[in-house]
Amino acid sequence: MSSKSEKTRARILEATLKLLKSGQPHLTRMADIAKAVGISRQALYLHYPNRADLLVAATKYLDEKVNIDESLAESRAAETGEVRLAAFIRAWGNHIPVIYGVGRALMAMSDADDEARAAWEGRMAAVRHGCAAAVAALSRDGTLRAGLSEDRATDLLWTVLSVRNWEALTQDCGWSQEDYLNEITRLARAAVVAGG
Amino acid sequence: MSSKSEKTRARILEATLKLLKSGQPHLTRMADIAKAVGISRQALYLHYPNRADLLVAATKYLDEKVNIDESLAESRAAETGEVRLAAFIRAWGNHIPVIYGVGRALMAMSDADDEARAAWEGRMAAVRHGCAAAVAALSRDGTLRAGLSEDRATDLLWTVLSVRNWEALTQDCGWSQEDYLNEITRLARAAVVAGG
DNA sequence: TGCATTTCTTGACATCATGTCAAGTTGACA
DNA sequence: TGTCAACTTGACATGATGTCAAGAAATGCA
Repeated sequence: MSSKSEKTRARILEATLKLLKSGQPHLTRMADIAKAVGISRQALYLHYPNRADLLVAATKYLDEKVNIDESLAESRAAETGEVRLAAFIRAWGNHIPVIYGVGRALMAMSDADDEARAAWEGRMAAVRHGCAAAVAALSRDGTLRAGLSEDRATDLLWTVLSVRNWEALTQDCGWSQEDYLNEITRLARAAVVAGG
Repeated sequence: MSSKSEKTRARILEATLKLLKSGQPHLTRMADIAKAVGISRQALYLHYPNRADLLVAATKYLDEKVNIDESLAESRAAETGEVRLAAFIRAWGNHIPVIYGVGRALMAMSDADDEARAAWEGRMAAVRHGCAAAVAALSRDGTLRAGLSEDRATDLLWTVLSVRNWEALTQDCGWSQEDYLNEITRLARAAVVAGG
């Protein structure tokens, strides 16, 4: 049903992501997006009831496009906890720059908008899930750092792998993605792996 | 000159800090602050031209009140780099909850307001300075992690000690301040200290 | 005490982004 | 040719920031 509507929605989401990728989130207003798509501002509201919904939809759209699950397959297939951790960090770490634009916008909205916050927290909960799985694998192998509960280790790993830390190192400090991955892997290992 | 004005300014800053400490930053509107002080919203603008200026003034006021320099004295007096690092982390780590309210507000404004961003970045630059000093002390002692330049080490330490990481662990994960300090110290050492 | 200056109040108004509402247009398709 | 979905135009409400003008009240000084 409504194939024209579907096409327009895709155009809206593409334009939204494009704007978010190259620009300040607060400069991606509803009017800016509409202009980029080539429709009226009001037409946007025919497809998405508000900005938060639009951003959330853009996030989901991006997920489907880049297929984060596929990137995580290697991580899940790993035999040892340490390999799983390394693969997870690499997959997630390389996913961050892809979602950074829309993530930044959602984070900025989170203070004021419950829906936006829920959406972003949901995504972060998924990352936490990945962290927990890696930690569980380490624990199973007996390579989890001594004196660290699985919950604590998950908290720590999740914090180390946060988008904010990626932002600090690559955006604020100017590190390359490769440098980020190497150092953050090292740091994550030091945080949760026995003798890491 | 104008002692009444001075007193009102102090009342404004006290009220601002109080509101920011216990509440969402975006719920600390100019009208909210005015109400808390017991003056009209417009009177606020007689003292501070805009919200960013007010928040910056509140930050400076807080600095004077808690005297962060004093807390850092122990760090500066340390003989070895490792002791200096530990003292710095403890001093700064305990300062974070104090400035968190106003920091959150400034961070939230940073996306849209240049002045707010400059103010927050300035404060973060000061922290970076402290990180750099600790790293320099380590380097002098020969206890800086092998293969890490001082700049790189400073970047890494600064990132580990970010307000966002404190927020993640204590606010999102529910860690106690003591747990935060212990783990973050451990993590920071692992990041920049040789054999740490 | 009286006068001037500073401080504050009230109320109206401009701006900017989000979001709503209503009425009309366009284009595809049956 | 008529219907329906998608879109347009334009007006309007809301909520926050910030401005402006005119007047009241407190303060300080002579």
